[in-house]
Amino acid sequence: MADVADPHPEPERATAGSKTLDNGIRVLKALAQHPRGLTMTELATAVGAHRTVVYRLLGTLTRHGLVAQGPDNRYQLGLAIIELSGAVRPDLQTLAQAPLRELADETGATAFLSLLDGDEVVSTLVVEPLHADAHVAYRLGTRHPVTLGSAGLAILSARAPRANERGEISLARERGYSVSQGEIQRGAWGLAAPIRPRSGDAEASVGVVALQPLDEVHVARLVMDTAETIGKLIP
Amino acid sequence: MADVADPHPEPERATAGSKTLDNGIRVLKALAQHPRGLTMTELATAVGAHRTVVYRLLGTLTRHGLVAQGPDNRYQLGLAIIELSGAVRPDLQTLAQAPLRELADETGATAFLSLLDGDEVVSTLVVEPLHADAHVAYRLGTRHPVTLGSAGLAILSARAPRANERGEISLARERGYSVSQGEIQRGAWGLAAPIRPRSGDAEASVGVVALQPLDEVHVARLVMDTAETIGKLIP
DNA sequence: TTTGAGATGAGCGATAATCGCACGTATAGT
DNA sequence: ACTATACGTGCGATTATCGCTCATCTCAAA
Repeated sequence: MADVADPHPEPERATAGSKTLDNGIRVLKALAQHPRGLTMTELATAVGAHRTVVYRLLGTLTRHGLVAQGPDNRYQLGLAIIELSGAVRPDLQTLAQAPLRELADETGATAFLSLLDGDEVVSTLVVEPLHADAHVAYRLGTRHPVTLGSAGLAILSARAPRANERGEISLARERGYSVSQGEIQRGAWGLAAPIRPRSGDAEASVGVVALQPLDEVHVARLVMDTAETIGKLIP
Repeated sequence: MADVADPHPEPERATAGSKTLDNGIRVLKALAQHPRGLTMTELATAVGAHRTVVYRLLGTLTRHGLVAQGPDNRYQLGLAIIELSGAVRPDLQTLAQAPLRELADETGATAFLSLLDGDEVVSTLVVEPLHADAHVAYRLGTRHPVTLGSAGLAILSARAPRANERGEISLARERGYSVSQGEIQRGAWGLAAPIRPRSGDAEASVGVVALQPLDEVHVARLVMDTAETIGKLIP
């Protein structure tokens, strides 16, 4: 099994690091990559620890509900994860949901809210359009580099101009939205606009993805309106 | 430590437990209860560990993106949590979203999907109605005992009848839905129906919550239809 | 049914990771 | 400016963890 590409590269100074906790988290991340569940030995090889270690970790994780074993005795992520996720930026989750749904339905495309995390962009909220024949399956929590995809470009366009930035960023800064095609997913078309809260910088963006290019002018207007709506809701 | 001659094999086992991992998880859960963030010393007292211990744990958690510190240096849950939550029953998350949204809009009430976890019920998916003056703020990942609230009663009503079960359960089994009032939240009214997948038992339910009782016959029909729709989507 | 291969759960000693104290520094409040 | 509170980091003693081992269990094939 390929290892998880860790988005948070550890500095060479391994000063503050807890090995046991690290192992436990790697168990969780390994399970996250295999939604159908993993068996004990598969897990052990996946995280590179001996079975007995994983066994004890699973005991603690299970007791906290972060891991549960399905009917086939395979281990999978437990519902306590959802409990935790409900506490991640609850303001955004509640405030942005309704505008995103309207955006998704009006454009007929999958709408999403992306947040900056280090030098990567994470899709924090994804809403698929209700009545659409084929929509893009955009998984919650997807990560890409900021420099790729309309969502990241939109966030970068909200910053002060930099010398060697991509031309798309300058263009997005002028127009107020960014467009990308095939950068994240083959053949996918995306359009996004940065969210500007009343104070500070949210380092966030709203956007839509579709399987084929949409009416850029029309969609851009809707996306920017949604971004403005959400921005006004955020302090 | 003094228990030597144990006449009965102890019912509860403190078998496999990892203290460090346990501390780390308790940090996460403490942060989940304080969405506005916690400072280092607050965290230390919250989990009952010394600051230096929490410090090292936070290092590992931050490196994995599970914890991030806001602009005021307070620690809060990070976006990697959302990454993990996207892998918890992804099938349910994608399949049930659209039906729940229709249910929420048609009834004007908050719609939710609840899953059984041990002897508790967890709200796994919550959708608030788009155009509603006042809706119930139902937090994702909320837990209650199965025996309380319409969602839990609905799940119990899908099981085989038991001798001393609450009358509401028998009633729900006859009617196909359950109603409760004020059991979870003061003054809140809830109606739920069990989800019956094509095979096995999902141990799940769909429901709505409102601040005041709604038209029971009408809403019950909509909720049961939604439960059936979702049930057909699940293998 | 018997047999056997593979996976699982648990006991236990050596070792390495963790704990908790101490000290030096940064920040806020008066 | 000065005090008080909170923060970040070394370091030794101790403890929790690691990884070996063996007994038990599941399931498939003979």
